[in-house]
Amino acid sequence: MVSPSVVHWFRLDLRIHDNLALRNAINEAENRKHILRPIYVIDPEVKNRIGKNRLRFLIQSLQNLDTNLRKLNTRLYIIKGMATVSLPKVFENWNVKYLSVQVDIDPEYVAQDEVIEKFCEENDIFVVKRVQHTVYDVQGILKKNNGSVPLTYQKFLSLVRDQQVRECIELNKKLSDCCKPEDIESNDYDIPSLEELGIEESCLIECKYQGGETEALNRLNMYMAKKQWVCAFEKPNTSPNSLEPSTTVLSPYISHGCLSAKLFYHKLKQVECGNRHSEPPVSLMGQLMWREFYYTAGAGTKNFDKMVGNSVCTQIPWKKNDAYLQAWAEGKTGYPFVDAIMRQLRQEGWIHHLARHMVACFLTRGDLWVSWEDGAKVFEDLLLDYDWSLNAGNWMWLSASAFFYKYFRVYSPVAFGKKTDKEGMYIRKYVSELKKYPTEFIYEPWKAPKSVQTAAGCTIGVDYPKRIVDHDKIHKENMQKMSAAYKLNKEKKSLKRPRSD
DNA sequence: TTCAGCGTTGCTTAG
DNA sequence: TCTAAGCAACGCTGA
Repeated sequence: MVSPSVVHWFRLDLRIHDNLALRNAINEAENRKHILRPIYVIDPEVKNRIGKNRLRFLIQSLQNLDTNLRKLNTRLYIIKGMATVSLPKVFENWNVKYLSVQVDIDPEYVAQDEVIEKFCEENDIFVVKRVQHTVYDVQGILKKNNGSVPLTYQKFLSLVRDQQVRECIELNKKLSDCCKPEDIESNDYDIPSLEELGIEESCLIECKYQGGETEALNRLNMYMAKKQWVCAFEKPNTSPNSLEPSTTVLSPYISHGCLSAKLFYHKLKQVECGNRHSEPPVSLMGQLMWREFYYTAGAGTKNFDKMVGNSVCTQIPWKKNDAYLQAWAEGKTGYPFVDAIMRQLRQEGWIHHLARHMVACFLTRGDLWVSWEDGAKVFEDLLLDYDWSLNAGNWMWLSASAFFYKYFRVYSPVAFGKKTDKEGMYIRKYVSELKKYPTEFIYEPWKAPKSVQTAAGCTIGVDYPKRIVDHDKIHKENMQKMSAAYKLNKEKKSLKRPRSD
């Protein structure tokens, strides 16, 4: 008979620190003298679902997690295959008695949970699920709001104002040898390389953001040491087109769970304490609260990542246009600022929040009239910090489908970038075809006379695309379409509402 | 039921 | 270099 095991299933909690579910598993293994097996499930076809950069970040995070687990006298076991297929077999082989896991609201995990929990119930495996990916228990917040979703940020803040946030959990005690399995050195459970997953590392550009908990904590501590900077932080005053990020880039670490949102919260509280500091929504704490806001909305709304069947989302008749979508996704719209942003995203996996505003507005209500769902899929592929709730929530915001309604405020692909980068240095970096263009034409190269284009070595329509739409004209037409969609939406709503007369 | 007040981050022009 | 007004006028919250 195989010795009984305790499993902690890592998903979006790729860390040792402040991991309540992991601590539960360790305690359980120690108390019962069972074998502890921390696992991560990876589908060999994963490269078809997530982009190369994010996959590299994930593999680095797993490697770091394994290193940190070994310091605790255990390791990470990689299970290959679909979780719903491979886990039942593995649990039988290992004689698993106890499973701990973090609660994740991404539908992908919710669907897996249903299958795995049913299997566990039928096989007398005790399952412990812990809410630890957010600062607050979003279900509790929804309950406090009478089961409905808070539709404004201010409303959300009022709901969490008096909520206590539990302290972080420290985990540094080494595991007893009796919890170690015999096959701890087996290569059968090693982390696959990028090559094994079908990605040639040589086709990726130099890694700008190294994945993993160790890097996450270093980055957090580096920024928290800059107390004045933290206290003065105001998001709208940071630049979307600086050559190096003007914000912390902690997001990929939080989305993968390399960094605990609660740890970030407590560190921020420490830095703010006793000092004059900026406030939400613009402060750093405010940024963390935006994440909580979208998680609450995502948890409380059916079909949150879709337009149809989504109660918070205004129905807008977007048009399918693969040519526009592709030009946008590849950074070939002919608008240098938009293209620079999309190329930075593709190369580096991260762009500034306001840059996301610019390109999301451009794809949807601003210029191309393509559905936010299509844009969200491209972001899912390319962003290191992809997060189900935040991605859908922000796309709805920018397309004025939910949370934000002033559709007549449209970002200009020419004017917006100039505010923080007059010379167009950011464009020169990411749209290198235009790097020799005179500043006068860097945001509007189609206006450059032929002689200037020739002198700069880049002819518009040959070396760099002609702009695919005329922003000045089309954004006004789109505003009319938005107005019509809102009007229709309002009529439908008033029909649904029961009338007293 | 109604309505004033308000909302992280628009652009352009005039002064 | 900064501020304010005009553009045309949204929905949510709470009294």
